[in-house]
Parts: sequence; C-alpha cells; structure tokens
Amino acid sequence: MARRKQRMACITNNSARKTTFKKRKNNMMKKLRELSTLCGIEACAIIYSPFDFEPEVWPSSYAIENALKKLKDMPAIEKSRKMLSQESYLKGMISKAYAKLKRVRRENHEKELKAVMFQSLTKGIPQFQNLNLMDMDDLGRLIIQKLNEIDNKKKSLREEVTESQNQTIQLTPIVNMVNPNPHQI
Amino acid sequence: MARRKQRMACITNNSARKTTFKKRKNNMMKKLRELSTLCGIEACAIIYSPFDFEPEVWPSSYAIENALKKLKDMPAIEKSRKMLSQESYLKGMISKAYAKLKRVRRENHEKELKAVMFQSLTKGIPQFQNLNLMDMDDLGRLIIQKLNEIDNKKKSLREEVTESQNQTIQLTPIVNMVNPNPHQI
DNA sequence: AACCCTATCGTTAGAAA
DNA sequence: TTTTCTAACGATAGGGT
Repeated sequence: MARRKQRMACITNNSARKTTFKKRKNNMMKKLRELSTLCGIEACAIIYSPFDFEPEVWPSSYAIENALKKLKDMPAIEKSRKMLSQESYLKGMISKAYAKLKRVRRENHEKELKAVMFQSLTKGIPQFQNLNLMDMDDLGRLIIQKLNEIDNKKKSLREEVTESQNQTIQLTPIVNMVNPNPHQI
Repeated sequence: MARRKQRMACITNNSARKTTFKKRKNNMMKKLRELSTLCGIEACAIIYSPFDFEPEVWPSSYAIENALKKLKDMPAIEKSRKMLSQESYLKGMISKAYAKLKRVRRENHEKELKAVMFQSLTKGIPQFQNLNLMDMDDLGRLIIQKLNEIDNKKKSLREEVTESQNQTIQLTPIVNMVNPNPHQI
C-alpha cells in the first residue's frame, strides 16, 4: 500500500518481513486501542512471532484470561458457529476469485476472436488454423454482432441526415447480405 | 480520519458508535489477517460488543484456546512484565500531554502579555490591573525583547542603505533610551 | 540494524440516497 | 436503517542515511 502494491502472501525476505511485522503490529495495536476507546467495548489480541521473545498481548494477560473464560462459558453450538466464520470467509474469497477468473477468461476469448477477425479483415488472409469448431461458432456470432452494430450505426446516421436535410436514403443492412436471419444461428 | 478529525473518546451518539464499530471492526480483522499472512505469524483477537450477540473471534475459538494455554505456560515474571506494557504506554501518553499543556500555557501567557502591551501602545492607556508582579516582570522582559528586535531591524536596514547608497546614518538604539543595560534585568 | 521521508495506497466520517 | 460515495485523513513499501 505504498510506493508499490504487494502480493498478499508471506514475505520471503527475512529482514523485510521483520520490518513489515513491526510496523503493522504497532498499527494493529493502535487500531485496537482506538476501536476500544471510540466504541466503548472490550477487546483483546495476542500476537506470537519469532521476532519477539514473548508474545505481544493487549490489553493484558489478565484481561485475556477473562476473555477466554467468557468464551468457555459460551454454549458449544455458538462456538462451532463461530468456528465457521473463517471457513465461510475463505469460501467467499474463493467464489469471488472464481467469478473473476471466469470473467477474465471470457474477456480473453473475445479478444482472441477479435484479433483473428481484424487480422482477416486487414491482411485479407483468414487465419483460422488455431480455432476449433466451437471457436469458429463464437467467431461467427461475433461477426454477426459487429455487423449488427454497423447497421445500427448506419440507421442512426440516416436518421440524423433525415432530420437535418429532410432526405430519405435507403440502405440495405450488411447483415442481411451475409445471413438473412442472424438470430437463429 | 475523514472529512473531519474526531476526538479520541467514546462516541456518545448511539447509532454513530454502532456504525463506526462495524466499519472499524471489519478493518481490524482485515489487518489482522494481512499481518498473519504477510509475516507468517500466529495471532488472534476477541472483540466483545453490545452490538453483536456473540463476540467476534479470530481465527477461531480453538486457536484462541491454544493461544491462552501458551500464555498460561509462560513464566510469571514475564507475565507481570507484559502487564506493564499498557501502563507504560499510558504513562508515556500522559507525559506527552503534560508537555503539550506546559507549552500551550506558556504560549497563552505570552499572548496575554502581548495583548496588554499592544493595547497600551495603541490606546495609550496602560491596563496593568490584571497583572501580578511576576507578570509585570515578564511584560518588562517582553518589551525589552521587542525593542531589541526593533533595534536589530534598524541595524539591518541601515546596513542595506549603506550598501546601496554608500552613506552612513547614525541611529541611537531605542532600547538604550529605556534601559542602558537590558540584559541585567 | 534502526530510523526518517514520502509517494502511493488504504481507511473512514459524514453526507446523500 | 442500511448502502453508497468521497474528501480528507492515516498507513506503509521502498529508498535514503
């Protein structure tokens, strides 16, 4: 979150990890104090690390022990429910990641098809050797879509001309020259 | 930390406190996850609040219990040392606050004296009734200081004139008209 | 190693819907 | 109430010393 964003994974460099740990640990504790003060609540935290001989404890060992007692008194059913909070959080993250993967894959696929299409248009040499049958189908859809976009553009341009010059120009949609019924593909 | 800074004290408004609690609690947990991931350490936190039926626990009740066991196994001498971390933190905060109070009081005192001095100069009516003997002494010092500043300004101006017009102007320092040896007051 | 600096990022108080 | 937005603030990675 600074000069450069960094991957959310364990920092391999030892001194860098220690530096980051000290900075973030202090700010963690600060945030915990602020939360406790601003909202008038009880909270505690324990942080173990190979950098400190003893664990960092807030607000005190006694407070932690009290907190633990309360936790032990909690019914088992609620405990197990709480246990799932981590799992559900991670599952949510995985779902989001999968959704993003799916979206990116689709975007990439479309970009590939566009590249093939425009290459064919500009160089005049269709290069379909890398496309399988399904890709060919998608390419067909994409071409029809682009042709429809062109027809719509033509239509809106014609309407503009009609409004400004009161003229009527009849144009045959390109898409009809290729396929008389594109939506049935 | 937003449109307006706010006092670090319990938020009195109930709904505002709840809103702040939810926001900050989530970010706390996020920070804790990040710290744990980035630095490869064990950490846990418990947050009790009147807003949630059950306490927020990270990463899980079991992990917390393990953490507590470790804490119990810790020698008593280290425990008591950790206990002082809170106290020393608060003492540090108090010292800082006292230092600031001292500085602000001194600044206010100087401002009061300046106000009296300039009131006397502009309205021509010295109003010393609110000043005790020590204040009068300070006021004397302040006046001498101001006169010295004026003399220094005169001196620098004279040097500027000497440099630019090669002329020599002799001016008697004001401060000497008031007290021939101001530094012995 | 232990600090300081700061460009860049993340957090958040308050308003608006 | 909750959600969303954002100006203003805080946190911090990397570099310098």
